[in-house]
Amino acid sequence: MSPRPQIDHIRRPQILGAASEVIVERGIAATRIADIAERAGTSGPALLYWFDSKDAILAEALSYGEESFYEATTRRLEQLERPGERMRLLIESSVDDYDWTLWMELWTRSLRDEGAAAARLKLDRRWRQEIEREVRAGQQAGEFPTEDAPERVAAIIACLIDGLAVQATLRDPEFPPGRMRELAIGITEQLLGAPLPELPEPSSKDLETSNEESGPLALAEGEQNDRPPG
Amino acid sequence: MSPRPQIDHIRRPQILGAASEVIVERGIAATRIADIAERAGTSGPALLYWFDSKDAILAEALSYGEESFYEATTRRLEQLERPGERMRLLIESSVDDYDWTLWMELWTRSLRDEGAAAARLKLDRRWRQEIEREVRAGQQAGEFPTEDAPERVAAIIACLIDGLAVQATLRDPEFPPGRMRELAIGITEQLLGAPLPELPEPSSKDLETSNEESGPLALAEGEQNDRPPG
DNA sequence: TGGTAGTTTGAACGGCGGTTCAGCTTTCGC
DNA sequence: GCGAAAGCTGAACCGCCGTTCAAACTACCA
Repeated sequence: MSPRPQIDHIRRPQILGAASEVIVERGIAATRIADIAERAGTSGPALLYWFDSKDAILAEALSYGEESFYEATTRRLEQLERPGERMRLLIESSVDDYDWTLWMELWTRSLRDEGAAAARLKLDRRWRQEIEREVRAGQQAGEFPTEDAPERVAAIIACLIDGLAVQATLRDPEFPPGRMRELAIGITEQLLGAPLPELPEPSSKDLETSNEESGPLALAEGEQNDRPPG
Repeated sequence: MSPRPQIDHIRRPQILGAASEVIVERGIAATRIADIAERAGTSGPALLYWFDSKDAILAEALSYGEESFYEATTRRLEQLERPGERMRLLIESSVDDYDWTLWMELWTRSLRDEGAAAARLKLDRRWRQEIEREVRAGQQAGEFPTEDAPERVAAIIACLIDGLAVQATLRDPEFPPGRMRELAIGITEQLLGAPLPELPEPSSKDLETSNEESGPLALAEGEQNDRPPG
């Protein structure tokens, strides 16, 4: 039908990736179409060929990074069995491997933008349920002595991490790197009533795929992916 | 010296108040000089007579609201004796009487603006130390059984409140009004090892002054304060 | 080779909004 | 009153940036 293979499944993620990078650097308010275009290696109007407007790009870019992070974490989660380990992975990945800048921009935009609010709600709820599931599993397996409602424990942990992340992201000197992790793990253990086991070293098999997911915002630069799949 | 009494101590707070109101409504990114001017009852260039630039207004406005809130809370704090009561007041006022919108805007701006970052740091630290002081006092008075470091407990409480506030401010259906309060109080009691006593009814004397502080962002509208103090 | 649809570009448009400026009004000291 | 400084205003200026548009380019197919 089309004399040339369509490449929207290539271009659109490229643009969204470039956009989320620029947003992290400049902030959503200061992000210009020209910035995204430069980062993506094209120019202004090309972006508007793929998206209806600048606003549309920003809206999608905001949750694009979160999705990648969620998928990467979920994949690592599958390799762990015990609720304690899985819980530690959830906490440590959000502390160590995640750039909260984009998330904070999403918060602020959600104050007035319904679309952003809906996206945030969905992402946040999914994350909280991930935690809740582990709490429940740990309780049923007898690993976590707490008798608190899993839903309550999950809410507290999730909110605490959010709050800690703000301080850490804003470089509060009272929250140097490592303190966030220590506090998050510490409180979680206190809430659950049991220590969280250290994570096993990632196997070499895991490292093989790690270059395609080195951080949620990592993107192929330039044109290296820019050809039809055939 | 001056043929007419200078009124900068009147005008500047008026403008800053108007600015913070507009910021709450429209967000810092969408706030225009004309909006602030309209709210303050003047017009564009008048603002630039009192401030160097739009950016200068926004910068000051961001912490203006926080300062008012802090002062109001400090005043109420003086009327309470027991650390448990004082702690409850700290938590409840930040949950019930505070509009976190401005604070979230300050976070986002602090990501790239050094001035905002410094202001935020100062305000946040002051707040955390307020909590820490009560924790310590309660421990020494034997009211709080916990043996955790006050500084640690304070950090956790402050961060948790931040995180809860985000959910509540963004109208997360899982955090309806009241749940944030219940969780914040609950966790604090859990951390301290003792229940926080209910606050006594505010005396009628307190209510007398309440119209000048009905919320941290409340401002005299129109010109009612617009005359020299003499 | 020429046609076609997909994709990109340079240039130009147009509105929004911060800032400037030249005067006007107001208030007060003399 | 009168002059001077403080405070304010309307109008104009001007740069920035999102968007549009017509034309070019590219890859594929007949």
